[in-house]
Amino acid sequence: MRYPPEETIKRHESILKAASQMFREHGFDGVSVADVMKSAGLTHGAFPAHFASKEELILACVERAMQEMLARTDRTFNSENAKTTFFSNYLSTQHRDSPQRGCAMTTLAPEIARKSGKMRGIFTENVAALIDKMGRKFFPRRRNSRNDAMAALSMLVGAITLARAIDDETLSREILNAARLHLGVAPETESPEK
Amino acid sequence: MRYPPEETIKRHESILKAASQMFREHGFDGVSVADVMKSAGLTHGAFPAHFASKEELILACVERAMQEMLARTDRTFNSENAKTTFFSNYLSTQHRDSPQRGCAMTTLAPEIARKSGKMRGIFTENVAALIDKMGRKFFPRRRNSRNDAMAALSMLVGAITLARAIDDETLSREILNAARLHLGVAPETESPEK
DNA sequence: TGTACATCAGTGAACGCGCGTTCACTGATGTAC
DNA sequence: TGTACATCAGTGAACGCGCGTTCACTGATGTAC
Repeated sequence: MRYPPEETIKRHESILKAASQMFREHGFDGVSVADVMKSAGLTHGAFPAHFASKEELILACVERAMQEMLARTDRTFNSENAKTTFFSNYLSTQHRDSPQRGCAMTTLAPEIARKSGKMRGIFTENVAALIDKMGRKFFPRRRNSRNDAMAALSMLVGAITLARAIDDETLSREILNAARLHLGVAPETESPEK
Repeated sequence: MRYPPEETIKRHESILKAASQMFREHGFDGVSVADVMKSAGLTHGAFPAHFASKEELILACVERAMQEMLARTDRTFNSENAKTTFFSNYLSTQHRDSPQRGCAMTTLAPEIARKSGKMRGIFTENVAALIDKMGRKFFPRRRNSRNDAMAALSMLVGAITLARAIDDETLSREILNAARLHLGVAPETESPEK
């Protein structure tokens, strides 16, 4: 039957949100369209009314997740605090343990690298924007702030990637703290304030 | 029919080699058992004679690829050269463009993070060994050489991950060169000597 | 050294299963007059 | 304002397809005597 348009928009939103989280947690191939629709409280048959294909859904999710990421660099205004806060949040055990709410670059970049044109284009645009923003906000006084931003971003992505794959809590924390140290952020305390 | 044992060993080896390369290029889900067997010059029906399951094959591939990685740190003896050579090779466009022969951490870590116990255990052991080796060989005079090794490894993995997913050759090279700069390696020349 | 039999890596057909996608159908909402 | 009809997001069954795995069968190799 037909539904009021605001209901439809709301459901479209909740499909996108569920998919965005599930893809980050389980990868593109680890989540079926039926899984996503079920998680959004619907059946798989309603899917084509919202997205043309799974590929289109993935595209929308990557774009959304990357823009969430960009938005996070705006949380704090003071330049020095902004950097420390951003790096500290990124290199936290909380971020490591919550891929579904975390950075899409870490969880999905290798899969995106294997996808074709359009997907990589959207990813590229957003990474470029993030590097620009990080350079301007986090390293405003440096000669080549872009270089600093790119090196820092690489370390963030690599550290979380390794920390997540590793099975040893001590080594995993050591890696996060090594990256924190090199980026000028204090080590994470054993029991965070919460 | 039955085959001479040395033939069987040779074929087992070529299955493993083909799989190891294909998984790195296309991911675990992007390669079927039939694909691997075909690439090794056999039909899929012969698979169970070599590996109990696809999961077991993946396990063997991860172990093999990680140990290749470890072996690469041994190529040069002089400590300073070893570090520069290793970092330079890792952060090269050649490595970026050859995932099938490259570092398994970059291509497979996010997928490994989603796998269960045994797989992550093997990965962890090998990453730990790599960090130890890098610390001892590459940063022998530093106070906390483990930290340096972990931070450097994070940057290597993150830089290649991003450089591969990005669709823009200029930005991709910029990222590799930013990481090179921060690790004390000269930028890659436009047209390498070959 | 021969002979009879067991072994086992191959082949190719077949298995069940989950996937993305399609489709006939439903019925409240929106639109035309 | 009412009435007739079009619209379209839902449901659940069904589609073809590729996957990992299994299996009857083959025949050269290895083993027992």
